[in-house]
Amino acid sequence: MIEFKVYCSYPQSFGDLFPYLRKSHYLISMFFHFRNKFPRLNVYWDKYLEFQQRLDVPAKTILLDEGKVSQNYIYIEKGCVRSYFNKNGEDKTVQFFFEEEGLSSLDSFVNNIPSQFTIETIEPSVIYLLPKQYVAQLITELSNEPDFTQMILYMSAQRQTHYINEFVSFIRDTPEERYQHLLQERPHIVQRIAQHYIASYLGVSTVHLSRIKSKLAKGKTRF
Amino acid sequence: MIEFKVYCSYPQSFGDLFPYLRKSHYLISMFFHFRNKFPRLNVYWDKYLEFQQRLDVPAKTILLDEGKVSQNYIYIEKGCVRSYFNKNGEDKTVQFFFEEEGLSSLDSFVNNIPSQFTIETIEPSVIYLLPKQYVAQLITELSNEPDFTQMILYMSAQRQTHYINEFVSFIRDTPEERYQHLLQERPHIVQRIAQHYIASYLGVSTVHLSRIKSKLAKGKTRF
DNA sequence: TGAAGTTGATAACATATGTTATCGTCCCAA
DNA sequence: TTGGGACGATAACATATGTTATCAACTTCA
Repeated sequence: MIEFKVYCSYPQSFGDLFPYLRKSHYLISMFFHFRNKFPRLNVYWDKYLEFQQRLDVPAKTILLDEGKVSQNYIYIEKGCVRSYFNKNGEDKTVQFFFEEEGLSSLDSFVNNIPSQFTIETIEPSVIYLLPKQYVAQLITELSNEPDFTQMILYMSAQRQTHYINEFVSFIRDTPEERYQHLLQERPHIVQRIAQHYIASYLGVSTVHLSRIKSKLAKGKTRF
Repeated sequence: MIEFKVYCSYPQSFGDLFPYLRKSHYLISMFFHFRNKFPRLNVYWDKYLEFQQRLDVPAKTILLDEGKVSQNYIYIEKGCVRSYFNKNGEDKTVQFFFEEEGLSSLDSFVNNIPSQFTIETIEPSVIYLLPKQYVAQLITELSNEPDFTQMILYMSAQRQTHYINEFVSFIRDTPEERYQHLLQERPHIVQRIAQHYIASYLGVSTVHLSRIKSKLAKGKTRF
């Protein structure tokens, strides 16, 4: 994919670039995210289990509020979570997360800035929260892992590809096409998630998603 | 920002993850992109100058065709370039690049797969191309640079933030708002680039961009 | 220098999508 | 058990945006 120009000032030396915590958080958030992709790293997970807060919460529980600074990495043991932001009083869903997935509001978590997104459960869920300070410890241990750099690169590349594809899909595809892709590629989302959340994720009103479904249903009916 | 689940199979061992070239290309593409942010690295650039092909080309010269595999890293000495893809016969501009910026169709360059994008000049330009094999050499030398990992992390985080912001902007903002942001934050683009390319970048027709401009002009007029 | 192409504005109309309102179904908690 | 709320379908209308066509100003270049 295409590379983007970065419109930011840049530091004069590398040494100042990554205060310890910043580096740590960025890495660890990737680590947790990919935990299930790299089973060999599960020993680290188990070791830090005791520092995690276990939450057993109902649907619509807010785990991070838009505007607040993210203090925990979030891991989903059971249930389902979405991230969204508010635009003119309306929810815009950015993504869904399910069992065995980790997430954070990355920019907020890494850079200690207010989160652009709210994170909330959309099913009764079991959640683990790992506070930043332990994340920092964990990353220190991880740096001793062989192939650490390669792991990071792999994660970065994967992430970037995912973002780019979401971005391009919004530019390229109509809402109807986006819904069909969702049906084909991630049917578990359509099956499991309430339709108004799907509509919000696709970027259309609930009414319009209803129209799309109705149109597709007609197209399929053959006599 | 939010982290995305990666829907891909995963390798059993790290050792197999990064064939030499893949790793190299990913890194080097970031390196060139950030060259101007890290002047200290310019010695590497100068050293590899001799392996680069210099092109002095007119506007509308295609540097990489959608569907072809990217073979070169592209650096712009003078002029202006855009990346786009074709949807139902229509151009969708993804990004603009200017003097002293480097780019590639990253996914294609790194993974040796067909490019999703076409890259073409939109002004008469002076371009340098660095073939993959030299990119591989360069990255080897770069690995000896102190703070190499931190540099990579910094680049990754910056890139990801940029992609996310572009993505969110499409979800959140109307075309009119997107145009106003462009005017405020990157006015050089609006000044320099023909309006139909801007319209394509904003995701609207040329006619509608004209309407937007006309509406904003009326709003500004005060007697 | 003149003809052809490029760019941008605007009008008229077509289509896509949003908004509001209504209704039926289902589910859960008092 | 039942009543309110959440969810989804649909209709009617409003708005945003696309499409096509036309015209004028401006390049480009033979």
